[in-house]
Amino acid sequence: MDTLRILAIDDHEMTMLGYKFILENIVIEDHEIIVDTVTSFTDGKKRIEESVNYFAYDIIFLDVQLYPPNENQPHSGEDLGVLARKLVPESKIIFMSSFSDNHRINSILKSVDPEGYLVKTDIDPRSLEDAVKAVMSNQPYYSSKALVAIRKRMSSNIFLDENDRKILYHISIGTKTKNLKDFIDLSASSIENRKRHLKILFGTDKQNDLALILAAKKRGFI
Amino acid sequence: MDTLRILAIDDHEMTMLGYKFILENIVIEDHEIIVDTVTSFTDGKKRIEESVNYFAYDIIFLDVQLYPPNENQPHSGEDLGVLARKLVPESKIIFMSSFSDNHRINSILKSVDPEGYLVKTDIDPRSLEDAVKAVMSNQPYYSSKALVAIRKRMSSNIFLDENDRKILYHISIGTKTKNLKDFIDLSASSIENRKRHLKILFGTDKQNDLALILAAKKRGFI
DNA sequence: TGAAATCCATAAAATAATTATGGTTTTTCT
DNA sequence: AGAAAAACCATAATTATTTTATGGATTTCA
Repeated sequence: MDTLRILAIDDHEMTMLGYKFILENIVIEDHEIIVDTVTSFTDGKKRIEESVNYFAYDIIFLDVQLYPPNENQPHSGEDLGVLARKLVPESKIIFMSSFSDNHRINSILKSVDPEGYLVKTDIDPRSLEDAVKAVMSNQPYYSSKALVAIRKRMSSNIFLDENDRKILYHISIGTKTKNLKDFIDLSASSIENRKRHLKILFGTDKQNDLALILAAKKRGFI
Repeated sequence: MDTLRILAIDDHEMTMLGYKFILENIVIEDHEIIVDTVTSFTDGKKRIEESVNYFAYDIIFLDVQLYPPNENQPHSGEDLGVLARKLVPESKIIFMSSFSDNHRINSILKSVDPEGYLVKTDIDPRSLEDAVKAVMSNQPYYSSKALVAIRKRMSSNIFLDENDRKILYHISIGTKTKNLKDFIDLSASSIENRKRHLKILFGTDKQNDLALILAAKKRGFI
């Protein structure tokens, strides 16, 4: 009788309980499943760090957005993912995010390369069980909304470097063009050029920024 | 009682029969499933073209390699896929390939962007049924070996253009460096430069070509 | 309307890629 | 082992691309 140890990190107490209940009731032959739950970034960090000296979790479930108490800007589960990868590479990582934010998914698939990615609206007992069973047999598992985002990216032959992505991201959150140079290590002129170039790439030349952002979103880049 | 029409194109008579049997026995509420099978590139092409004027298939299953009778070089299912996309965009396309040839998968995901991709060793009644049900509810379906290839690509931040890919491909099939210029529209000198550059990208500088190819394969580029 | 922001065109400067050439090292084959 | 072939490396001229600054035209919006 083996033990399957799962760590789940999500800042919503209630959803956490739900996950714990479902996960612990998954039946895997000859396996007992133990789920440790943690509801904050700092606790999660601590648990992961401790696990290095003690035992590596088989699976770590990670919420993408973690609001630390008394602060209003979320700590990112992505950072925890990167940390976990470094400290306990043998643990499988499964991300959960509330919406299918393409930019986030793409970024996490690059920075952490998790074994699983679940968009929360896709999560139900069945998909959780499938995810656990898949990653435990060394297969990746992506929920269907995550797959849609992945498909968009794979079918595109537009390549954007870090600067292009930053430009798109900042425009999408409303940063003004003239302030873009404060976030991106390029001259205002270059940024303009790149913007123009991006509009051509996405087929929205001679149109405004909104059109560009919509096209980029549609193609899964934001 | 609706009808779900499936066209399956595979040049192996026997596997074709197996698919037909399995597919026709899938139970979808209030649906009758009809599977037309075709065992050659030319017949497949004909069927797709005819379907334009008659009715669009709901799903087209496509084998990647189709050996036309009396010829020894295979016609590519990829071409059929591109054709089908153009002629009958409303038909869902599911590819089947015998091995997880990363280069092929990547290429097809770009050129056809199929709703499904199955590596043959992953195929069984269950996965076929899952694939059909997924694509019919507008969700992409990739079998686990296909997902492994996709994951590799998504987690990499190496970008290779067409020439780089051609170079890698030709080296991998044994083309000599000095002959590369016959296949790639670049000077021998540039090809050398790119090769050197590729080796640096893949962390195999100062090593031989085999090391480069292995690294590129490992990362899903070939 | 008038100020702010964006968009556009041009040209110089900087950077990167391509190409040709010639030499060195490694591999291959007999 | 030894010669021929192929692969590898370094250099420099050419070409292409990107960055940057500047100044003016156009759009936005309060």
